[in-house]
Formats: sequence, structure tokens, C-alpha cells
Amino acid sequence: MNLNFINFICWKKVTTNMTLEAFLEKTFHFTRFHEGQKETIENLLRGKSTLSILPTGAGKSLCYQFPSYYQQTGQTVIVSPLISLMEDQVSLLRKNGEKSVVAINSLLEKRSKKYVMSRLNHYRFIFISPESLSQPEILSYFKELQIGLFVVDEAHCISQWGHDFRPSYLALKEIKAQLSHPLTLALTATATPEVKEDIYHQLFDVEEVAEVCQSVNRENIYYEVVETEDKLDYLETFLQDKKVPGIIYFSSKKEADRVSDWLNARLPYLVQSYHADMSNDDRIRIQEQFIHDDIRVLCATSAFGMGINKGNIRFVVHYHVPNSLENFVQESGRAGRDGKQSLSLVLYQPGDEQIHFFLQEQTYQEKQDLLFLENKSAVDRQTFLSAMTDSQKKWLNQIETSQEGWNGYKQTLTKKKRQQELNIFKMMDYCQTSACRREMIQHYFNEQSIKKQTICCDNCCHEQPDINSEPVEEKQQNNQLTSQEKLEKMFFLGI
DNA sequence: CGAATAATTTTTAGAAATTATTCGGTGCTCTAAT
Repeated sequence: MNLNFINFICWKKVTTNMTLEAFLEKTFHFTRFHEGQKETIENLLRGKSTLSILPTGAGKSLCYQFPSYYQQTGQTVIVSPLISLMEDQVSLLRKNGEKSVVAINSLLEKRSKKYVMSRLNHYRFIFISPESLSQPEILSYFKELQIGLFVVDEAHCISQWGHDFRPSYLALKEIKAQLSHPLTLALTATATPEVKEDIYHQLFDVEEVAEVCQSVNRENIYYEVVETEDKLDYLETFLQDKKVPGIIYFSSKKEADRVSDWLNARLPYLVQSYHADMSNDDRIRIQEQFIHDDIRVLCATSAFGMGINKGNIRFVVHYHVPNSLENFVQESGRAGRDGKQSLSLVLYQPGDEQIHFFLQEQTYQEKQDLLFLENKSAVDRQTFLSAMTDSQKKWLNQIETSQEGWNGYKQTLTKKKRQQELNIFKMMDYCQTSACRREMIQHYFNEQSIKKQTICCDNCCHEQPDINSEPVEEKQQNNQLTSQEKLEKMFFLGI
């Protein structure tokens, strides 16, 4: 018996007469929309694919949840870059009473996966990674669905990761075509003109697109750059009197560990490092303790941050410069989500940017080396497989399954290299400029700077704002610990 | 490319100075051996 047939849900267009606001109140219990939400939703309801650039914390998930309930035209597929993000969204939706939600990823056991796939048309919201969705077998199930909305969350990943780190992001174009070009929503917090171009090219090739764009300006963040010989010393002084949570970003895992240990031995509160070498369990635990103010300061690499929902992060320090202004804005923007005065500090030493040139050159070489296989037959390529790096295998696979093939690969190869170099130079400009840093960020994102702020950046006013006014509740046991007690405490927390 | 560490030499019997070496970011998924 075909169970699929019996359980098939008919996604018939049901439009309510209610105003959007009334529906928002009734279904989501919010009294008003955040900026950008309504516009995005209106576009989607009109059947127009949309790129929405909304600042973090502006409620991006409402943008795809709302249309699903308001106008039931089909299922919603959400492409998400991280398993942890998917799981967060799923549990949030379940908490709000939505039962037909699922995340398809490697956490799903083989048997449950089989079950889920067999009744895929039951789910209102389906979360999936680009890697899973690229698999022909999985995609074939999605072809049978009635997709009302295709969402790409954190869409800047297309531009940032698609070309080297996670080539599956480049497959989304083909995937959309195979799903008969569903209505699409791309969501991100930051997008430079170049990133937008990438998103348009990889996601919106054939359709008309609306754009909803909110300012990148974060009025409550003070921007500062300090050039110092002794970063550790400066950092210690800076942190000494801070009674508020913060993140320190590093461009190497070892450094993050080293400085974390060093600070822990000197500061009267818990500091912890966070990077990709840690087990998943540790990462989840540390994240939770940070969110609950058990750990006050995190020493992290770029692995930390995406999807983090903590309002009271008061400062973000960059111990090393990031590799682009865009990443800098993403990372520093994690400060002050609650709207209260916060601070971004970059500790810059000329030469710090070299690691990024190095890493960039390394991946470029690896990509360049792959061109050797361009004119080889498929059989010949197999013989070289063992000599290839994992990345190269992925790139080759992407080339072979994409319409654009080698030509597309070659075209973007040098273009991307040039772009990334410019990104690093732009970041150096930010560090070295004597003009307003806030204005520079806005211009970089193609925005007009609106008005001068009283609390702006170190080039506009020299007074560091007070970010200490709302100290986190002193946890008795964390206050003034000896290093021995600290070790015990950390052991207790399972770090 | 450059910072941190390891290894060697220099200087004088443990330690300082010089030179050589190593390492460097982001995540998904699947598979095979315990």
C-alpha cells in the first residue's frame, strides 16, 4: 500500500482576509513587525523572490515562517550552513507548537532518515545543508514536493564559502533549476556589492528579484583601533576592570588557547577558548556557559559566532585583524545586540594581515593545481584521485556536475583571488585610516552615512564610552577565584 | 610572510645568543575499523 498517497497533504492556497498585523498578533503574538520584515513578507506573498539584508536579531526567521502560515501555498525548505543552526531553529519551532518540522543532516540515524524521507511531504518546514541537498538521491525526494518557498539562510556563505571551502553552495543554482525554480528568499546580515553580485548569480539567475536592505550601521558600537607592541599587556589592562561579557577573536587556534590560558591565570573571572579543534560537545557546552554568563570572556577563532543569540556582549576585541571588512562587521556586530552601548577594538600590528595572504595564496595554489586535470579524460582523472587533497576532490566534483564546468571555475579562480586580496587591503585601510571608521564601513557597504554620532569612533572622539554600566551578576563562586579554585570550577563545568 | 618554538652555537660550565624549523581558518558527510 502506498502510505505516501494516503498521507499526502494538499497544499492549497488559502488566503486569509486578515491584515498582516492582525495575523502577526494572532499567530506569533507580536504587536509589530521589525524593520524589513513586513517588506520582505509582502514581496514573498506577491510571489517575488527576495534578497533581504537584515541586521542580526531583526527576526529573520519570521520572514519565512509568516508566509507559510498566512498563505499555505506549499512547503518551506531552508538551506542552512550549520547543523547547530538547524537544530536551534527546529527546537524553537517545536517549542512554539509546530510539529511538522525536520532537519535532515548527519545527526539523523539511517533508519529515521529513511522514515523521514518517505514522508517528506508531511513537513511544513524542512531544514537541510547544501551538502545533503546536493546528493542526487536526496534531491530526487525534494523534486516530488510542493515547495512554496526556498530559503537560503546566511546567504553570504554562497560568496564566502562557495568558491573554496564548501563548494556545495555553488550547486544551489542547479538544484533550484531541478526544483523548477521555486520562489526564493535569501537572508543575510551583511552583503557588499560583490557579495550581492555573487548571490544574484548563484541564486537568482533567471528571475526578477526584490531587495530589502537595512543599514549596516550599528549606532551603539564604538569603533577603535590600537597599534601596540605588546598586545597581551594592553589586553590585560583593558580586561582588568571589565565586568561585562565579551569575545576576543584570533586568527589562529594556538594563539586563542595560549592567550586564554594566560588571561585565565591573571583575571578574576573565567576565560575560555573556542575553535574548530574542540569536540562538538565541548563547543555546545562552552557556548551555553558563555550565554549564561558562567564564562565571561571567550577567546575564539572565526568558528564562533554564527547564529549566536546573546544580547549583552559588550565588547568584541580583534587580537588579529580579520581577513575582510565584511567578516569584521559580522564579528564586531555580535556586540550590543540589546542596543546598549558596546565597543569594537582591533589590536593591529603591521604584518598581522600576512597570515591571510598566506592562507589565501595556499588555497589559490591548490585550486590552480587542479587545472592540470582539465583536459584529461574521466578515466585519467581517476588515476590522480589518490594524489588529490580532499578540497580538490570536492572542487572537481563540483566542476563535473555544474553547467559552467571548467570555464566557470577558471573565470572565478583569478577573480576571487583578486577580490580576496582587495578584501585584506581594505581591512588594513580600516586599521590605518585617520578618517571616521563608521563612515568607512558604511561606504564599503555602499551606504550613505546619515548623520554624525556623538559616540562614534576613536578618530571622531577620543573618549572610550563606558560599557561597564550593566555588569553581569557576579556569580559568587566565580568572583576572585584563586587559580586552583578556578581549575576546579572549570573541571566542574566540564571544560 | 612572520611568530613561536626547537635546535644549535657561543661562551665559558649554566646561560645567552644565534640560527633552523614549523605552522597557520571556516563544516558538511560518509565509511571502515574497533
